[in-house]
Amino acid sequence: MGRIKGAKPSGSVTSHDVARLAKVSQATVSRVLRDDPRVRPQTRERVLKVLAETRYEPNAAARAFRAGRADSIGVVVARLSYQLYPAMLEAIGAQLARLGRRMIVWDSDHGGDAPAIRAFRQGVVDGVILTAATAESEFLREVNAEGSAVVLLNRTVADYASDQVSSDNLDGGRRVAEYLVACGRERIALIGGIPRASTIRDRERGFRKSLERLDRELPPHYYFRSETFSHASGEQAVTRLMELASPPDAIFCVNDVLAMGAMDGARARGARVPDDLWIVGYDDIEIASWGAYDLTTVRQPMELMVAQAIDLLLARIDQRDAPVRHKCLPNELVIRGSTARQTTPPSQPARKPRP
Amino acid sequence: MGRIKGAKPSGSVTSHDVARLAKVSQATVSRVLRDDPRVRPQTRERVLKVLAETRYEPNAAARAFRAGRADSIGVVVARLSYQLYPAMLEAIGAQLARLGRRMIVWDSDHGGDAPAIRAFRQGVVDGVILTAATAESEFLREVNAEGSAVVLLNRTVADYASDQVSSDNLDGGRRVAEYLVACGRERIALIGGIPRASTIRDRERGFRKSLERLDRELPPHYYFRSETFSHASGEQAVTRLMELASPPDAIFCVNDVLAMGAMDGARARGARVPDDLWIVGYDDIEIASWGAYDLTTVRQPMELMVAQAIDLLLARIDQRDAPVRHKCLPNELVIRGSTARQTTPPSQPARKPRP
DNA sequence: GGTCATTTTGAATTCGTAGTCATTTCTTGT
DNA sequence: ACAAGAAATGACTACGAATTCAAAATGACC
Repeated sequence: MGRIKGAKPSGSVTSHDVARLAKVSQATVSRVLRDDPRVRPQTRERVLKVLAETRYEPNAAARAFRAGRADSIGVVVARLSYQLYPAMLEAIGAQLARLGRRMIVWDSDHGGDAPAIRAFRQGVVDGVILTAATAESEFLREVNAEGSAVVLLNRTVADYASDQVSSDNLDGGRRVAEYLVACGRERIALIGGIPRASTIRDRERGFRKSLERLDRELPPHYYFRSETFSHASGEQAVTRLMELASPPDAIFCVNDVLAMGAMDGARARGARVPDDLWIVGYDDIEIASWGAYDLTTVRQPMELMVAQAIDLLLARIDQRDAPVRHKCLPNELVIRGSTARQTTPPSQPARKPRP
Repeated sequence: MGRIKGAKPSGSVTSHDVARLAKVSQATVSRVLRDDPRVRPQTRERVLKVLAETRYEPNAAARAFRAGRADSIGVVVARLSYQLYPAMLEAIGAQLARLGRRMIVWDSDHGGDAPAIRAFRQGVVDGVILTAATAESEFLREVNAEGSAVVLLNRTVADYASDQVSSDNLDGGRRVAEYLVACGRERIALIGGIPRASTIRDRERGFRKSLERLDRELPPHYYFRSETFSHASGEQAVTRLMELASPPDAIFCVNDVLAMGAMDGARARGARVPDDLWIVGYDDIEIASWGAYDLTTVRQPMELMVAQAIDLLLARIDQRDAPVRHKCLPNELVIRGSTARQTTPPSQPARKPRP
């Protein structure tokens, strides 16, 4: 019981239906729904009763149409196979849900930014969080042209007029370099990646610059550029490095999966970590703490980054022409068993990188 | 240039604007947009030109309102930290994108099914894929009452009138049991979980039944019920099992993360895998193939399951009162280095489980 | 050149909600 | 008891796209 006879298929009860049943006008129903104080308690009561009985739900399309807002936020992600991104997505989803916003997700691996562009321009979403932007992104060009509500999360792209939130990847690279040198590592190698993403570029740059500042060199044969950021790629890279006449005694990998690949590859060739080889990753994905890897890595303040990104985005939705803001949050070096068996790690925060 | 003067903020060009500029009626613009053949090529040309110049995009809310469809599908996921689920989400997203549908994601860890219920009833989504349903789910009760467009993916809940797609978890459990027994394992243990999810329940049940059929026993002290399905939980479980006077020589873990935890825990206590202890997981998440674990596990036909789930859902959206369908797809045992160093594995498909 | 059929176009309408504005009902003070 | 003001309510409308139905334009044919 409690169902209304004659309701249209799929139970589409409208505010008019409710009004009729409660013997009030549709306007009054609308007022009750929106908690307008200008309704007599007695009337409100009656309407609420019918609302409950009919299990009325407002038509979202009509409401969005009328209000000009979708109450949805678009999120463009990439490579959900890399644990960092699901974690980020989870955080975004949780925080948006808390704010009463829905989350529409696009995977930039399947269609790039284009669907998100269109969705935004069609009003499907009120704003977009881009977690996978690169400088070549088509979306970013659009964004730059119009005054769209977009925030880049975990990416920075200079010259683009959108809000951006990232952690200090330059500084993260620096920390790793200083840590390895301070612990007496002699032959330090780097497994990097194609520099499309700003994160990767900055980590490498920060690492290199810091080595230079410490009068160390990163010889070309100690640098491997991975194409795919995959486990296999890390294995391949470490294999090359270990074939060298003088193999490295420490490797910084620009993300954790590369590091794990490198570790598995090194072990497969008989090397012990950390006795023979130190390995450092980046991101501190969940697996990094597991026994098999126990990986020293750099952790980004994910929840905070997400919170700030959402803050910026909602503010921009409210005010499209506000000045553009860039946020850059500090990282943390997490020292685990893949390094540091021989030397005591130095006190953490050395000096600031030059501005 | 190319921007239309006087257009409302955020470039909201309407079909009326386009009509005015192209000197046709709004109806004609609508016809061009929907590729109605009843437009003279010359007129169509003119309208298309203006559409391009104004960079018109239809208002999604108005369109959804009029059409009564949202062109969005809701997906309820849980525990994105477990790699299987991001992989599933990625597959769902890719396939939906190919079909021109958007994907709205809810995390059942933050709010359960309730937001998805409401979204469906408000017409925000045309249908919902539930990947994290349990028998206690509030949504399922709703679904059972109305004739909602919902499909359960990777879950089965008897007595509920919704379409369901899963793989044969009973049979997966059976395969593992038969494999371990055929390979001569003597003391076989099981690390299971709280039986809220049908998948876990079926894996355990299939495993137990198969052991019984082979005249083996699963003594209570060889069974550990994990609460959280976490790595730590696997470690804890294996620690208990290895403290036994007669520790097991093979452990089946109902998912891969438990198995990895068990493996790390076993190794931490000095056991070698597979020499001292075999470990089998379930799901074949990406990490399972990595060198550190090289885990024998059961693989589900994920892409296929997703495809079928979407098929069922779209069919149901078209026809709400069609008979309910349940699909159950076959699994595959993937044998890797965490087992099978000593014995040759038996020919794979033994016999079918009794119907 | 006129008639009829066909093609093409436009005016008007619909969808459900949330506003505006006008009207009715209630309350208060005298 | 009545007026004036306040409170509560209802009639009406807009939003943008798609559709219906009617009207206009075009084409074919004799």
